[in-house]
Amino acid sequence: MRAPAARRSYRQYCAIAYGLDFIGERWALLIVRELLLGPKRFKDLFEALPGIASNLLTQRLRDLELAGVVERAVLPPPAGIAVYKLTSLGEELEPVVRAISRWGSHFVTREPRKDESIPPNAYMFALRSTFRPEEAAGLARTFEVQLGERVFGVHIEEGRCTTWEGLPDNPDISITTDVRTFSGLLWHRLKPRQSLARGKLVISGDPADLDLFVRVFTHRLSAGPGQT
Amino acid sequence: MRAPAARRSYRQYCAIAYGLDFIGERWALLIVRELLLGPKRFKDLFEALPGIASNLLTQRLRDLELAGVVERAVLPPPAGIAVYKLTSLGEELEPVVRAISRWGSHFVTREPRKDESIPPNAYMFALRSTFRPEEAAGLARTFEVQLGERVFGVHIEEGRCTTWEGLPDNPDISITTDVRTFSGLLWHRLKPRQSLARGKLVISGDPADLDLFVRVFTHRLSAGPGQT
DNA sequence: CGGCATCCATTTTGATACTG
DNA sequence: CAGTATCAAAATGGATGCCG
Repeated sequence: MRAPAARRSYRQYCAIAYGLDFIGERWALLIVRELLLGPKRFKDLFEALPGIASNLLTQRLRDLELAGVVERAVLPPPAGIAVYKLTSLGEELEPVVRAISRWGSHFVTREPRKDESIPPNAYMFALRSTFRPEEAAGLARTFEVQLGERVFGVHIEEGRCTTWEGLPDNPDISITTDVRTFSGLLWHRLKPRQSLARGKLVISGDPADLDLFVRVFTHRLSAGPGQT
Repeated sequence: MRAPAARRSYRQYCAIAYGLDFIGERWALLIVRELLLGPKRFKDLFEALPGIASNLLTQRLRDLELAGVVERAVLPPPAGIAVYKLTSLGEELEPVVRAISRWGSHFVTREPRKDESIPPNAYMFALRSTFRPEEAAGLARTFEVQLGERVFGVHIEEGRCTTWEGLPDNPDISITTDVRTFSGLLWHRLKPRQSLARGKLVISGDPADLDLFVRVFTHRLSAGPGQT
């Protein structure tokens, strides 16, 4: 951690302005969104953020590193690769990203446009916000979600929900589909049993667990201006 | 409300990216911060945001208006002046601003620098986050806070807190001070009775209500990564 | 004045090419 | 793969001008 990005600070003695000095620059919070699902390599970040220039990604990662939000780490052998991960200060940005996600969901009112990318991580992260503890009361489940090439883990237990990118241990059910279908399920555009029947979605496990997943994670439409 | 600022969108089908398309541009959330305390004229906004160019403020207000976050209004006579105010969609940004404020408070660890402005609205807004309902249980109070030229109202009742810029009705106590002292009180750098004794702060009302104010609104240091 | 619009120097960004 | 280097386009900031 160090003084605000001297490059271009708002120069206001105010927690909001200070925060924005660090994570208000273009792309910064989308990088954080990606890292909230776990450590990522440069390449993964680059591909998850179509439109960013590689030099700009480099610069943002440097800025965030200097800010104490991100750090470089080397995964234990045999992986042994260098990755970027959030520090604990960076993890504390989760409420910020969730609040923006909740507000931004007002604008998710139509099908994706052709020129838009559909970032899987965004959906897996959104699950943390749309999770309804009351629907999952007393239940413990681990889900494996395969979206295209990528695998995610979702675990719910005791009214809590964690999500991450990577293989889960002993999932109760594995759900394989494409991001469009997955997004459709979460936004009420598609129904799980229909998608199953149409082959847009494949599961290994109990279909009732798929229904549970959708029930627990589907978006509340026209949600009020509450917290989170 | 309309499609994301076509000018420069992230083009991701994702609530976070959509949100940032609207309020991720430089200055946008600081404008929202100002308006969260009530309608403001162009001039008030311009003066509250030192460093912004007037044309850029114009453009941001246009963008926010097109986004459905801000609208122009004319105050009822005799004022009859044109102001900018938040729409209900704009009001819903309060959790976003609060989350950033909470995170950014990690960096408020020193005295203000000479080149920093100290925006009164930021502190009055912060009260909404630092408010501790448990300390105010069963109490109802209205405070008038005079910071330099500006007057603010703070009302607490039934575990709720509202703040605004402007004269409150029948305040229980009026607190007059400068922004530095006020900030010092909220951040534990100063004690209310000492500031009173030193003449940095003047009240009309019961000094016990000043103590109450500080107890109810003072910042929790090293707060965990909780919600809000 | 208040509320912008215009002009212009400086930064930032985006796109592409290149390197260890 | 993980970045640098380069360069054109766009955004920003500062000053100044206009107009009721």
